[in-house]
Amino acid sequence: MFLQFKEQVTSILDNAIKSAGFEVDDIVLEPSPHADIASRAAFGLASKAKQNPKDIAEKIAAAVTIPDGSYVEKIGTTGPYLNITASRKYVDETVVRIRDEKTGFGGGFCTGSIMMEHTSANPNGPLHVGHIRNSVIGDTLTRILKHAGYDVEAQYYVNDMGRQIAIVSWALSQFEFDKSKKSDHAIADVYIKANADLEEHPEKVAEIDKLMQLVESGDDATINSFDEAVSLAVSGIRKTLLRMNVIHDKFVNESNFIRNGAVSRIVDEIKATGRTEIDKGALVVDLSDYGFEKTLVIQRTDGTSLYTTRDLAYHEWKGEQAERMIDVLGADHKLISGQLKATLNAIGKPEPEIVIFEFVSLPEGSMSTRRGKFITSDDLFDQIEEQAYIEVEKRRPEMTNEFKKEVANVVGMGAVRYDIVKVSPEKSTVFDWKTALDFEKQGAPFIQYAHARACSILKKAEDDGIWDSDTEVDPSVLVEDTEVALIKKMALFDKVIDQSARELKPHIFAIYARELADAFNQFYRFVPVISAEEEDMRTNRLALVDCARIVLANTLDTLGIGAPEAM
RNA sequence: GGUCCCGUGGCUUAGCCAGGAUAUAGCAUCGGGCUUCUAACCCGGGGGUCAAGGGUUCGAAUCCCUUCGGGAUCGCCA
Repeated sequence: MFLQFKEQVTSILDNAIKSAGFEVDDIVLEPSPHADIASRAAFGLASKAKQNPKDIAEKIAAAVTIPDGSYVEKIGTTGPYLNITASRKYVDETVVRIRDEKTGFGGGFCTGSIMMEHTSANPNGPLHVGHIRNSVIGDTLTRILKHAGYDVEAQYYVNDMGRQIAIVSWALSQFEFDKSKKSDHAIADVYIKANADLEEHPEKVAEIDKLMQLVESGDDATINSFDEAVSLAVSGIRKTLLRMNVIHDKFVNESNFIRNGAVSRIVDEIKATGRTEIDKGALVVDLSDYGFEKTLVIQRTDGTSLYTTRDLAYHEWKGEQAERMIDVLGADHKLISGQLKATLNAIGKPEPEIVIFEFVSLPEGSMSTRRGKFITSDDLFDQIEEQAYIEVEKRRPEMTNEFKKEVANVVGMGAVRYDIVKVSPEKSTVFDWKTALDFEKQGAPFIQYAHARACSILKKAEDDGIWDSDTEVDPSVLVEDTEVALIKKMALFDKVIDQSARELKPHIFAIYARELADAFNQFYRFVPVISAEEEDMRTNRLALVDCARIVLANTLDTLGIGAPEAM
């Protein structure tokens, strides 16, 4: 809705600038606390026209012609700023469209296909609290892009043949696997033991090297033992992801690209560019013209491939299937992903767009699966749900145990996701239990509570026989400040989807979610709905509550957070 | 040592890419509000040299340089 408003503003201002005798440049529309949208076009025009920006703004405002039926009410000035106010029609139509379009409101304006890759943690243990930053960012982005209209396929790239997996496979033959534990946790146990053992007895490393050569040459027994190790870890990881409501359409195994010959084909393609040479027995690529001083190794001395080599083949394959590729990766992948892009570019293949997030560390240092220094996501989820249960117990002691458990689950998982997604990915963070388990006031529960309130009002109205969602309404009677503010906030939905999809920044959307809930809560406190004096007013306010319910549910769904009807 | 990211009230954080109107919120703190649709809420107060220094500009949290602090990374791990 806001996108259409913005388009109209652009066209009106373009015309006004022209008829005021200036040359149209960038009209620089920006949000403003003083208007529905503001332009500081006058600043830019001032230097060119050698006039005072304030005079320019006034001349432009005087030249404004607003067509009938516009979403624009008026364009005024405050000093050099052009302040644009939306019309009543804009407000009314927002209500009508939300009721018509429901979950489709504010979306579907983009087209194209995207391959999204996220999480892709090594199957050598459970997801820890750092990995899920990747999952939450990736899954939220997927949801945002889908809402914008893109056809998105989310993939988990499974490293089923790296050195770590060779160690896991070897570990399973050396140490006892605890079947009573969740499989990914039990895998981590033997993996940690194996690493300690290898450190103590370096001569055993040769056994790992041997396994890697066997798997790459296609030895069935070795491949099967790798598969077994990987599937134990992956099945546990999938349970964790499911619990967070993170959805992958496909799990793609790295080994596919060895077995179908794609890796050796791409190595040949790279060789054909004349960029490769043998350096100390390894095959390396020269990417100095892309700004990389050091060469990139794509084949070990023993002829086996590396992660990067397989990743090149994977990206070549993805690039054939979709118009865009997006990878969500940790900060440790900055350099390697740049080299990957350069290499793909050098052989004339499409490159992925990379979303980097900074690390989550522990107070005592960075996390490491190998050394057993990590906090598992499963532990975090268990504890937060326990904490959430206590909160529900406090507030709704009269409800059934089943209700409390359900709410604790939806509130707990929502809190985890929201806490992660609300922070811009370039901030590195330190995990600590105290803040992780603290239900921050304006976090997920705040947004979920707003939704539950809306549902509760509608339910009561339905029970009282005063509300039917098919009722025709006339939103023009909704004139209270908090009502208009709420409607205008809902109208921004498309703009926020558009911006976060364009910039690949899910935190922008998370912040909007909080503001939307805030606008609803203020309306709720200030304006009576069911107890409104006139019937007409009551009906229209109920319609507004219904709109808020729809947009809040939409917003929560886009964040991958449950929208409880009661809590 | 080179490269990249971050540094905003006691704590967490938006804004920075596309420089402009009193720097955004939350937590904590102080005060007010439930006989009225769920108070996981609402209203108000106090609290900021936007790490430091320099530069560009009519104008810098935002752009450039230097320094300091934290994180990441620098070929046969991923």
